[in-house]
Amino acid sequence: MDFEEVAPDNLTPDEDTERLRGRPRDPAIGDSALAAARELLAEVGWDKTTMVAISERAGVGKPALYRRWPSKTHLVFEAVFGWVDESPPVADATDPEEWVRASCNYTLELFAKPEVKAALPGLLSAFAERGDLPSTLWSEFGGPGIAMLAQMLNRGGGDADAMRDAQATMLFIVGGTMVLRMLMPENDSAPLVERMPDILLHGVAPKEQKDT
Amino acid sequence: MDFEEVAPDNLTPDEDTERLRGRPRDPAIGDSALAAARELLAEVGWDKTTMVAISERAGVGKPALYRRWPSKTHLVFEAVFGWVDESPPVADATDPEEWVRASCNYTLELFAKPEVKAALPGLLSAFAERGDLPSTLWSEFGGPGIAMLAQMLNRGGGDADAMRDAQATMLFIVGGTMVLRMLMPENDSAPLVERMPDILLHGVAPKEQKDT
Amino acid sequence: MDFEEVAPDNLTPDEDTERLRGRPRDPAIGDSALAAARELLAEVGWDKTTMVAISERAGVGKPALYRRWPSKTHLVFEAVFGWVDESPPVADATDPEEWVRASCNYTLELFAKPEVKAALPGLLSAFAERGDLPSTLWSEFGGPGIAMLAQMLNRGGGDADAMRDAQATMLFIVGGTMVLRMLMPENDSAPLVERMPDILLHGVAPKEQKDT
Amino acid sequence: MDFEEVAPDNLTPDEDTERLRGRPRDPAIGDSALAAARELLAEVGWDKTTMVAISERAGVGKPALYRRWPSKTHLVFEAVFGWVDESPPVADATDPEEWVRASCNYTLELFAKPEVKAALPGLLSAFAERGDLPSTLWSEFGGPGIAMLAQMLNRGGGDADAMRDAQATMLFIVGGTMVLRMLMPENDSAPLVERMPDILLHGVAPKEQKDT
DNA sequence: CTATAAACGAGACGGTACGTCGGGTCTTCTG
DNA sequence: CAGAAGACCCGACGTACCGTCTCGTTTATAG
Repeated sequence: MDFEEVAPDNLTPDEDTERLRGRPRDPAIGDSALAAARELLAEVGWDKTTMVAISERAGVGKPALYRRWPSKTHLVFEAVFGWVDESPPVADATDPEEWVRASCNYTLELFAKPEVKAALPGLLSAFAERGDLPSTLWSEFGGPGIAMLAQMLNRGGGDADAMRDAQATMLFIVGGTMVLRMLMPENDSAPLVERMPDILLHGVAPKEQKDT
Repeated sequence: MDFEEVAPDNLTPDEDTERLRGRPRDPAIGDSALAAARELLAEVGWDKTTMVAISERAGVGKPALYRRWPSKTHLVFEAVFGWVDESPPVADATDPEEWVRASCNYTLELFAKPEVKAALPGLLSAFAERGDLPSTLWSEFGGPGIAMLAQMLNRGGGDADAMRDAQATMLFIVGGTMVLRMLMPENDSAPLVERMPDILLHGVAPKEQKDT
Repeated sequence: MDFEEVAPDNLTPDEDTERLRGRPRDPAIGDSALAAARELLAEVGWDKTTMVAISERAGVGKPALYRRWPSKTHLVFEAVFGWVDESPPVADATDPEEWVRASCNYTLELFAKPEVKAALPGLLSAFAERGDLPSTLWSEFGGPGIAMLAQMLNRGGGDADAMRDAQATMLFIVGGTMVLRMLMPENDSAPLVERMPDILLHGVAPKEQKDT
Repeated sequence: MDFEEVAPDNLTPDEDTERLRGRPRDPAIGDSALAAARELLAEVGWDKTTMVAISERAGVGKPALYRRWPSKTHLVFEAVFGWVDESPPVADATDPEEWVRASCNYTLELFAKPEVKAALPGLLSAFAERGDLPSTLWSEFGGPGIAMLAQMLNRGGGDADAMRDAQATMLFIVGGTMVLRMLMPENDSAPLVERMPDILLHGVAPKEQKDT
C-alpha cells in the first residue's frame, strides 16, 4: 500500500544527514489524525468528515495534515486501508475452499466497519480522477491472495486459466460482500452470508444436479 | 424506483381537484434536466456536475430543479437509476444459465456507462444519509430478476433455499461487475468477463475435478 | 400624482365601446392591495414587504398586482403617497408664519408614519433608476404649497426671488422633518419640533439680536 | 463611527497576547474592498453593487468580505460614511454665519457624490433594522459641529436654547441639502443653493420687513 | 342562451443576489 | 524549521425575491 507515498513533499534528499535538519515531525500527529478520521467517518459520514473537523479532533493544525497527505482523499484512504497487508488474510489456507471461506469472512468484516462504508464515496471519487489508483489498490489488496488461489487452482490447466479464475473469484468476493454490506440491512443478511462461499465454490446451477 | 417521490412537495392531496391549481409543471423540464445531468456526469465527472451547469445545459432555471429534487444527490440519483424497471433485463431467460449470462451482460453494460460510474460516489453518499434508499434500490433493481431466478432454481428444495441462492447470485453479479468496472482498465478485462458467468454457474472448484 | 399611469396596459382604444369587453377589473383589489402594502411596510419593513406577502394579505393573486402596477416600487409608491393632494395641507394659511407652521406639522406627521419611513429606501432606489420621478414627485407634492408661499412672500421683490425663497423653505421643511424622523428617537424630539418653524421664519442668528 | 465594530467576530479577548494567534488579516483587503464598493456605487448603482462584484474588483474572495462585515449593508455603510470625523468640516468657523455657510457647502458636496446618493437606499434600510445606528450616525456626524454652533449662538440665553437651535439648524442643513440633491436636477439648483444659507440665518419672513 | 373576452387565484418559470461552507494554500508567531 | 492558528481564494450549495408566463375558473358584455 503505497498510496500515500505519491503525495509527501519531495523531501528525501540525497544526503541522509541533510534529512535531520530542523525540527523532526511529531510521529504522534499522523496516528491521531488517522484515528480521528476513522472516528469521524464512522460517526458523521463522509461529507461531515471535514479536514477542519479532523484537525480539531486530533488536536492538530490543518497544515500539519496537508504536510503529510496531499488531500483529504489521501488521508482518508490511508486511515481506512492503511493497515492492509499487516496480516495477510488467507496466509494459512491450504485448499481453494478454505481460501474462499477465509476471504469471504475477511471482506465481510472489512465492509461491515462503518468507517469503511463511509469512506467509499470519497474513494470512488478519487478513482474517477486518478486512473492509476484503482489498479494499484487492486494489486496491493488482492494481488497476493489471487496469486495464492491461482496456484491452488492450477490443476493441470495452464497458468493463464487459473489466474483468470482466481481474479474473477476475488472480484466476486470483494464486490459481492461490498454490495451486501452497502445495500442490505445487517440483520437479515445472515443466511446469505452462509451461502455465498458455497455458490462461489460449486456454482449456483451445478451440472450434476441437472442430470438427475 | 420511487426515490423521487420522497422529495417532491407533498402533493397528492386528498382531492384530485386540488391538484390542478396553478400552472402545472412543465414535464419537459424534468426530462431535459435528467438528460443534462447524465451528459455532464459522463463528460466532466461528479464534481463538475454542478446544479448551475445542469440548469444551463438543460436551458432551465436553478429553482426549477430544486422544485423537483431537494438536492443535487436526488437529481443525480434519478438521472442515473430513474429508468430502472423500464425493461426487465432478463425477461426471456428460460434456464439459470441463460439468466446468469444475460444478467452479467446487463450489469456489465450498466457499469460501463460513464455516467453511472461518475454518479456512484454521490449515490453512496446518499446511502449513508438515508438508510431506506439502499434497500429500496435493491428490491426495485434486483427484485424481479431474483424472483425469476429463484423460481428456476427451485428444483425440489424449499423456496427459502432457492431464494437465498438467487439473492446471493445477484449480489455477486452486481458487485463483481461493479468492482470490475471500477477497478480494472477496460481493455484487459475481456477474458475475465467471459469467465465470470461460468464461475457463478459451476463454481471455481467443481467437485468432480477434485476427484480426478 | 400620476406615477401609476406609466404602467397600465396601453388599453384606451379608440372606441369606448370596445373598452368594456371582458370582465372588468375588480376595484376592490387595488384598494386592499394598497392597504396590505401599507400594513406590511409598517409591520415588517421594506425588505419583507414582498409582492407575494402583499398578495396573500390582500387575498389577491400576484398577476392582479402586476396588472395594476408595473413593479413593486410603483405599488409601494402609490400605497404611501397615493393619497397626496386629496387635501391641500396649507389651504387656509393666510400669512407666511401660518404656512410654515402648518407645513411643518404636516410633514412631521407624514414622516412619523411607520409605513412612510419603511417605504423610503425603496423609493430612493426608484429615484436613482428613474430620474423623472423625483421632479414629478416634487412638483406634485410641493408645487401648490410653494406657489402659495411664494405669493405671500412677494412683498415688492420680483417673482423670481420669492419663488426661490419658497422653494428653499419647502426644501428645509421636507428635508429637516424627514431627517428628524429618521435619525432621532421619537421621545426627545419635542423641543426641537417646537423650535423648527421659528428658525425657518426668523433665522438662527437674527440681525437685531446681534446689536443688543 | 464605530458601526464596523458591531460586526467583527467578537475578538478583543481579555489577553492581548491571544490576539496575535494565526495569520493576521491583510489590512489592504479592507481598504480595497471599501474603495471598490464606492466605485461600484458611483458607476452602477446600489442594485448592481453586488458582493461578488465588489470582491472581483477588489481582487478579493467573497469570504474575506464576510469576515469583515456581516452583510452587504454593513460594508457599504462603512464605505460611504467610514471616513467621517477625519476632518471636521467647520473647524475654523468663527461666527454663526460662517458656520452655516461652511456646513451647507460641505453637505451639498457630500450629497452630490454619486456613491453617497447610490448608497442612501441601503442605508435607510439598515436604519429600519437597527435602531441604534441612526443616533450613532447623527452624534458622530453632526455632534461636534452642533456643539460648536451652540457655543457661538449662546448669547445670553441658556445653554439648552442654544443647543436646541443648533440641532435644528443642523437638521435643516442636512435634510435640506439631501432632499435638494435627491430631488432636483443638478443644473437648475444653483440659485437655490445660494439662497439657502441666508434663509437659515435670517429667516424667510424677517420681522423688520413686515413693518415696512 | 350561448360565445367571447378579459380578469382572476394559484403557482411554475428564468434569472440573479445572498450568505454559508468546504478544500487546499499561504502567512504569521511560538517552541 | 515544525507546529498551531487562522486568513486567503475559489467556487458550489441551497434559499429568496422579482417580474413573467401559463393554467383552469369566473364574470361580465355581445350577439
